[in-house]
Amino acid sequence: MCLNPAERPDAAPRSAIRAAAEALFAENGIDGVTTRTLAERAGVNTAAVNYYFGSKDNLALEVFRDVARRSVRRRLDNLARIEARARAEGRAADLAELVEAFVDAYVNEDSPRSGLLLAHLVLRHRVRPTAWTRAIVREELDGFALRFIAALRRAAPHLDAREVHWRYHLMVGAMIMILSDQMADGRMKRLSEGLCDPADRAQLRRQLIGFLVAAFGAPGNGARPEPAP
Amino acid sequence: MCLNPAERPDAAPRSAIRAAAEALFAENGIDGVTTRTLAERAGVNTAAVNYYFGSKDNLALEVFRDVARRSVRRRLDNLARIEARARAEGRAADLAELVEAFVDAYVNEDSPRSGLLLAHLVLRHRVRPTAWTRAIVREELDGFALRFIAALRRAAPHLDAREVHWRYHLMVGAMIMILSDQMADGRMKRLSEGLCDPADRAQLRRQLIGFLVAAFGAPGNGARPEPAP
DNA sequence: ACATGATTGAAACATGTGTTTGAATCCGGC
DNA sequence: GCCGGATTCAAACACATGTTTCAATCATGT
Repeated sequence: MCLNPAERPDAAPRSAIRAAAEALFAENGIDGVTTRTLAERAGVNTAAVNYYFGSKDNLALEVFRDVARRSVRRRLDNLARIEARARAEGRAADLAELVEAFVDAYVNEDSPRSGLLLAHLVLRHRVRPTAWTRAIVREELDGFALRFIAALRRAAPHLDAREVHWRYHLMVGAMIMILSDQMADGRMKRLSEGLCDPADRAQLRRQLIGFLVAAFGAPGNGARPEPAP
Repeated sequence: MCLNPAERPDAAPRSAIRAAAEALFAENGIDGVTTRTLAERAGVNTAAVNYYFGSKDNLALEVFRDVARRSVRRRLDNLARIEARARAEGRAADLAELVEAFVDAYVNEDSPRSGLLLAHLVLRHRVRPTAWTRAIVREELDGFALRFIAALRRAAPHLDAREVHWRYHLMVGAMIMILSDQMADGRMKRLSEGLCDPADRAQLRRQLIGFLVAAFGAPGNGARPEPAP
């Protein structure tokens, strides 16, 4: 009756597989998860993954596309709220508000996994770009990035377009890497002898925001060549 | 006569393989290179890789350990020079000098590939930590990181140890990610419609340094909880 | 209760890829 | 000139892992 099981989001094994995939991808990365361990964790047969999702790549696409959408949605909401409030007060949104709105989608207590997953997606796309990572980046993330960069430009009139672009990407980089620190071997915690821990969300948030707001506040240097010292 | 070909750094095929590995790893990432394509590029038989290096992992270890050592060496030299000059002038090294010394090892015209390779190593360690990436990070990079953090602490007396640690890792993250942008699909160039290009080393250097120096210059907020808005 | 299509399960299949093999070849020293 | 180890080569091997098969089972509508 139902010809395509891939289009039945209500099927129980289907959501079991998705849940297991989300958990395992966050724990071990995409390449650290085999269809067999995935099926075992979901309590289904190995073939079920392909039966319900077509392929492992397709499953990853679906999981990560969802994560990307949730994150973008949350950041767009934050952005809209901030701009509405600023407009109501007859001013432009300021940098601190914007940076906080951006960071919030990665670092929030509600779904601590989604930040990790999103970070993993972006890193994975850098290390080993594939058709499905590229699709998510272009279809889900690029549009938001441009929208956010436009907001940043209004909030940072001391910078030209070029500089805002650079700093946006530097911001994303700093955030992704600090988030992914805990994915590997917890380098920061180890080097700081326990002083700094990215799993401490409040600390992470405070440090990130302080760092980034100051970085965006730096005066621009235009396209002029580096001045002699 | 020579029992272990793995310890003959002078053998011609050996260095051909190493050179090919360095080039291909920078172009396609470690996982994007098979022993077969590697051997083909080096003009040797497939078995030669294992004959001279034991295993692909061993080859990667050797290549990336070298890259890490070169980079650390260069940064330690920069650091020593800066601190000597500052001492001669009866002052402490300042943040701008230190940041520039750090960035320089990734972004220098002499060996444009080593920055890419180092970035790839770190990213790969985040996405898929393995014994050999961990070995390099711990044995080659951690010591330098602590040394550099100590220098930063002297240059930034307005920050406590915790904040310097955080910012060091945020700095590394921003740099690694901006460098790796060109490895994947050149996202920054695409989104900025050609305005920003990380392959433009002078621009990259200028933007990175401006961003990071300002970020380090931000006042610390201690360990106090976030002040109410 | 039956028929029919959806789902499950164990096993096999396909393939990419690191690695090893064993014979052939090269090369230096006696 | 020949011997022995070092090197090269094509081929085979090993094996992890994504995917497919096909029969067994389940569920549902009549």
